[in-house]
Amino acid sequence: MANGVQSLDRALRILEVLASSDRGLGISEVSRRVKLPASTSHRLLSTLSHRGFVTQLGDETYQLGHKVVEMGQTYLEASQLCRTVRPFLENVGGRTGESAFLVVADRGEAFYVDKVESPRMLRVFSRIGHRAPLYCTASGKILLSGYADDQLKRYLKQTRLIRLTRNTITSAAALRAEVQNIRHRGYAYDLEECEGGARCIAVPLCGFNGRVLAALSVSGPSSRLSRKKMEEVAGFLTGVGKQISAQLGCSIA
Amino acid sequence: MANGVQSLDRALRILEVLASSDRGLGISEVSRRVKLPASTSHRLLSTLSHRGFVTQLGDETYQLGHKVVEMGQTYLEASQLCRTVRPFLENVGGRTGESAFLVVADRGEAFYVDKVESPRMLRVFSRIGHRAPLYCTASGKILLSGYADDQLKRYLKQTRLIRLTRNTITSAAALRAEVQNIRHRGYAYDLEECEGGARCIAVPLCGFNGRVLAALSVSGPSSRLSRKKMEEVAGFLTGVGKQISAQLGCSIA
DNA sequence: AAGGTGTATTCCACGATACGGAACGACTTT
DNA sequence: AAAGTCGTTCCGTATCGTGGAATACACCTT
Repeated sequence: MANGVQSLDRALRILEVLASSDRGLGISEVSRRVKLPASTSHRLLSTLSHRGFVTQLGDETYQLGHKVVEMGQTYLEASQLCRTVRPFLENVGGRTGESAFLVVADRGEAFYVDKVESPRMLRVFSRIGHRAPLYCTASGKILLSGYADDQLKRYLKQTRLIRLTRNTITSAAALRAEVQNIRHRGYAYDLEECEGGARCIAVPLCGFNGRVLAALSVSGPSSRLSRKKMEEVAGFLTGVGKQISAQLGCSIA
Repeated sequence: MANGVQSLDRALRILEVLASSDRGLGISEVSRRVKLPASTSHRLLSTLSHRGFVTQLGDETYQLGHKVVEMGQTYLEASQLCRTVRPFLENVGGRTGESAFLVVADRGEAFYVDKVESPRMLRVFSRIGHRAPLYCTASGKILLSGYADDQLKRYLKQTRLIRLTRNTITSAAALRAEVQNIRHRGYAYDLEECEGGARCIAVPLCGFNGRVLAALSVSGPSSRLSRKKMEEVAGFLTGVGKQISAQLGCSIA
């Protein structure tokens, strides 16, 4: 069996289906989506609900249970990276007045692990747990710059560089050049490459031996982030990034 | 089988074990804790990691995967309650300058669903996904006040009222009286009943037909929350609670 | 270098266990 | 009243998960 234990794999698919729907689903709806007989779904769902991963609302619908929230949050709390970065994140948010994010690479995407939101009315919003492409975000490009050459090559081969705004980098050659550039500059910009009107600055966070573990980024509207302001933030972030890296056991740089 | 599908139940137990440890665990350690042969744990773990619920670090240890964070966050975002309450929560946090929480009852405990943290250095901190007893928190007592009489009776029978501070209510009779009191007063206090130095005010959020769905609370240090200040906050919160309840479809009150 | 431990992982024959069609009861809809 | 939902329960079958044994690797100690 390719995916290991059948019943477990099916149950996880059910969880994903429940997560993908913004309301609760009935058994038959779940069964339809995961392509299983109702009796099988029912059996799996009742096991899931015994353990609190799923809750059964009165009106015959199943929803994700509180357990998944609990586990997700525990995971974040437990994460060494998150614990270390949190106070810096708050500092960066406070000093810049913009939203700040902690981002890691997961399965070829940028994954938002933690955030501090700007207090301003107009602010960049991103959920924790949100995913975004690597090639068009400042954090993503930082993470790409930590890829080894063959890793980057593989990434470029299996990723379509879709145009999201008129500034999105859509050619592999240009992206390769950008990554080169970022590598010796030490920080990355996103100049409305992902979403119109939003700019972003990111720096790498490195662990021992200098491997890139994550990216720290600041995002805000172009109206507040002029080129000059971005340079300022880049300088500030670079310093913070080095401090964090040192705390994470990085002796280089 | 009491707990339904065996393999799934075992896998969920493995997830819980991984969540309960703040570092990654090796296969043999996992096997020891869930009392399963290593080969079985291995099979389940590899299925879990195929679906991203578990990640395998290089050095032979398994950790919860990003999927659980993603799902947990999706759950919160999707939740109707959370979406409705969020803006009010920010408002309450801003107006009072203290931490504000959205809390629901889950399995006889208070479950923290969302929060806004105080900007002050000294502030009440609680994680999203955190659990606390019902009997000694303002939110918890609000949630108890929404229990039907037989539900409350059952709760009192199966819960030990452990003394956490010198103000903790530890007799069933006193708690029953407190709940009665809260029911017609419409808000609850926690006067250092749970943690020394911390006070709290909570109001109920009701859905259609007036059933208590959740509690909205404000927590801060006793030094800033004088009795007079608490009364003020209680008045303010009561109004906000009614607004939210109306939005949640509550026509009563 | 040999012998010990501790890991993680793969294999396989056995039989427990999960499977899914069918049947049920309680609903709406036609 | 009939035909469609829906969720849930039952049960005989064979599939699928099981766990011990074997393997492989890394690390100690002797």
